[in-house]
Formats: sequence, C-alpha cells, structure tokens
Amino acid sequence: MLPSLDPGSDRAVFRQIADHLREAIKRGDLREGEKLPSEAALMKHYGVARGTVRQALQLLQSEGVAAAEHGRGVFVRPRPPVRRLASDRFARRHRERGQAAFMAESEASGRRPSVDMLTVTQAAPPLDIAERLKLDEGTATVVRRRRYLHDGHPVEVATSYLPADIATGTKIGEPDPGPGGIYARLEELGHRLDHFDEQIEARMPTAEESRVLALASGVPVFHLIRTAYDTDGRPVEVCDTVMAADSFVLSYTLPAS
Amino acid sequence: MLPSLDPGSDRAVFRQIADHLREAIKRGDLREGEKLPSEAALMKHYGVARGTVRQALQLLQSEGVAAAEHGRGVFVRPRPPVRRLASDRFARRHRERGQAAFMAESEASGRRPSVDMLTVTQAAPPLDIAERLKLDEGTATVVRRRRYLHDGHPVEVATSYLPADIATGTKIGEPDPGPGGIYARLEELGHRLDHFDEQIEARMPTAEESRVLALASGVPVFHLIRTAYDTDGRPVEVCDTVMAADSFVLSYTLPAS
DNA sequence: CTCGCCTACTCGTCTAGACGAGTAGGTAAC
DNA sequence: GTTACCTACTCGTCTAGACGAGTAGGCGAG
Repeated sequence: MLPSLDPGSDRAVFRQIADHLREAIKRGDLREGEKLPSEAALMKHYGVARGTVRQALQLLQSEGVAAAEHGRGVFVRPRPPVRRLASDRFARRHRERGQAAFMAESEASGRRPSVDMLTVTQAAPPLDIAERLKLDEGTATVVRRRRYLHDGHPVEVATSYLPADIATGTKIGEPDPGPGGIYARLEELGHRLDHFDEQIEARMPTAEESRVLALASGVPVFHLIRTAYDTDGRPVEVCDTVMAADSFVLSYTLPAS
Repeated sequence: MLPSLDPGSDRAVFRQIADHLREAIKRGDLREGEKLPSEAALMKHYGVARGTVRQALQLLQSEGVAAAEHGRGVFVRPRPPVRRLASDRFARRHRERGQAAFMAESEASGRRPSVDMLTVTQAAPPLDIAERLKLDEGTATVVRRRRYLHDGHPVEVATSYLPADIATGTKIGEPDPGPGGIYARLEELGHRLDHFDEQIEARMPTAEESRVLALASGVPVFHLIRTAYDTDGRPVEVCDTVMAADSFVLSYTLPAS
C-alpha cells in the first residue's frame, strides 16, 4: 500500500514517509478516524530507525492531519462538525425569540449545546479591553467568563467585559442573565444596540487554551474580539473569544458601496 | 538566567525546558528576533541529551514562538507587521480612486506592496467554486491567480474565478486589468456590485502553501472564500484566498438589527 | 584591499537502544 | 459471571553518537 523510499531524492526520509501517508489519506486509502500503521510497522516497512518514523508522524500531527493517542495508535484526525457563524447572528430578531446566540445557532444545526465553567466577577479589565470600552485604566467591569460545548466537546471560551456602571446590580451581574442573554438585558436597560465591531486573528493556541479546549496538536484557534455599541455610540460590552478553528467557519457580508 | 530542572516534577524534561524559554521570552529576557541559547549551550546547562533539547525547541516552534535558521541558531520569532483588513475594504469609494484593494490598503499603512506570480488562464473551476458561481460543473471561467507581497515578503495568494461569459475578451482576461482592478471593470460591464459574502476558515498550511508563503512552522493560515454579487443577485466572481495568519487582523462590522 | 579558503559553530537528519506508561484483550482465580 | 492480573502492543521520553550542511568570521594569498 505504501510506496518505497526514493534513495536518489534529496528530500529527507522522514518527509518522504510523511508524504506517503498524507497521500494515502488524501486518496482515501486511510479514512477519517482510521488507524495509521504503527511505528513498529513503519520501521519495518521502510527499514529505518524509530526516530525517523516518529519525525514523520510528528510532522503530520503538526499539520493537523493526524493525531496520536497514547497506547492506542496514530489516527487520521477526524474533522469535527463545523458550526457556521453568520454575520447576522446577533440580530435582534434572533434575540427576541429568547435565546442567546450560541444556543440558538447550535440547536438549529441539530447539535446539543451546553455552557460550562461559568464565572461572573467584578474586576478591572486588561488594558486593551479598557481602551475598547473607552474606560480609564483600573475602572471596574463585570466580567463574565464561560466555556461553550458542542455535543459535550469544548469548542469556545469567551470572556465578556461590561462597564460596572451599566451592569452592576442587574441580571447581567448574575450567573443566569435570563432569556435572550445579556444583550436582551442591555436593551431593557436602555442601551439599544446599534452595531458590533468584530476583530479576528488566527494563531496557535497557548498551552492553557490547548488544555481548556482539549485541542489536538496542529489545530489553530480563532481569536475574536467583539465590541458592542449602543445607539449613542457608547461601547457597552467587549467579548474576548477563543475558538477551536477546526470547529468553525465564520461568514460575513460586506457592503460594496 | 534559566532555572534548573525540577526532578520531582512529573512534567517531561523537554516541556520544562520549553516552559523556561517561553517564560524568558514572555518576561522580555529574550526579545523579538533575539537568539535563543544554542542546542549545545542548553545541553550543557540542563545536562541532557541533544534530542531532549531539540524536542523543547521543536515545541516552541510548533507554537509559533520561535523559529530555527539553519546554521545560525534559533530565534524568538519576530512578529511581522500586521495588515488590518476592514469590512469596507471593497467599498466603491476606494475603488474610484483607481487602486485595487490590496495596493491601496497596503500603501496606506506605509508599506511597499507588490504583486507576483500572476497568471491568467481559462479553465473549469473546482466543484465548490462552480457551485458558488451557480455554474454547471465544467463551465469555463477566467482564472486569475496571483501572490501579494508586503515589503517583499509574501503574505497572500489569491485565485479569482469569473464566469467566462462575463470576463472573456475583456480586460479582466488580461494580466493588467487596469485602474481600480477587476471590480471596476465588472461595474463598467454593467455588473454593478451589490455585496460580498466572505467565508473564513483557519487551519495549518499545506506543504505547498507553506512554501509559496514562506511560512515559519507554527503559523496558521486564513482561508477566505469571497463571493461577489451584482445588483441582479448574480454571483460574478469568487475569490479564494490563503493568507499568512500572522500578518493579518480581519475586522468586520455586524448589524444589531 | 579583495578574494577564496579554512575552521568553528550552528541546526538537520538518522541510527540504535533503553525504559516508562497507557490500552486492550485473554486468562485464571474467585 | 465477575474480577484481577498478565501480556502484548502502542506511543512517550530520554540517551549517546554519527555525519551532513549552512553560516560567519578569520586569515592568508594574490
């Protein structure tokens, strides 16, 4: 099934082995979730040392193509179900049905959403967040942190910051903010939402993020920072979100004029 | 400068070494572009084998924190200058100044943009592109492929597909489409642009992408697929773009209503 | 002064072996 | 039948060494 090494090639042996396995996956010889040949089998097939085989497998893992499981083997990394996030996902019409954005969308796609590790505290935000909220450094905010899961698998951690003068003493400062989520509460408090600015970066996860999101190696994260503005032009919330990039497709509509 | 190993810890030695170096970088002891201790120096400092040191350095590279340069050393990966892409970047008012989107924006941020590896061909698009263009499989399109560079560094490769019945025989089918780029030409041809749909994914690069974009290991890519619609609701262009994720921040405005 | 070579240092690749730890299936004791 | 153990197989970590190849600086020949 796997070809032999090309001794004339100047491509490193471990790269050639990785190429062979990658092709086999692409061809469909090895399907999603299927087990790759064990290190021992590859050593025998190619007649190389274990270190060389491991380099090849390491490469595939860093590409996000394969994932090793201790004691079991190396497997073709299954692609998790993808959530599509549309740019109208925070539109009022969705909110008025009484569901927060994540839950509504996730259920629509036929999956079981849940929230986890919810904490609500009061603290001064990081400097860049304070700037976005147009607050002086050290000004108190209500900080809502939570983890979102999809069919039990963590996919996203988000931290919201709201100026304390708006949120303290309201349902926003409580673990359960009630139907429609914090955006519904903000509007009830007289802060009619006008628009959101969303900034997107992609990078490799920190060790901490890798743990909390249970990420396989070779999976980057989306880092979203969203600022909500009310109709007075005041920023009323900043939400800092880290998402497993293999679980999301983001989608936006851009104006042509 | 670097601490010693904790023999009592159950954390693997190579992870501890990577932790130490990561902390040193975070603390600022090692600055952007600075050289990490050589493998030999780390072997001596920690009293471990070279393989162990290399595992630690490999880990940092896969995190995008460091980058090795053959024969020179391992360096704290400098963060390249970032381009911010706003959601109005294809607005008509920009186009009317006679510059295509990339060039205009790049020069505004004080950098030297250039385009490279430009090819224009006629071919049937991949199936998913054909679907977005609402074309039957096998229908011909004009395919424009190019690479964008920023101060001489490649940052983005893009492939545009336009229905042949619109584009063939126009300036869109020529290497230089003229002032304002292909969107200006489309509008002149009577296809007034209405809006764009942009879909964003993030993933690790393929070997091919890694080469063309000269990516360091540990740098993911943004994969954008943008569809342009005219005022008749007809899709008139699909642009498939792969961007070095460390060189971009994407920014969008979302409606609240 | 310039060019080319030599050398020391750097990372890249590969080998051969050791021990540890997680998994899974069979088997023997209860 | 259930439980506990044993064993074979898997990947994870670490060692010690070899050779290759790219880089950069010094030094001598021209």
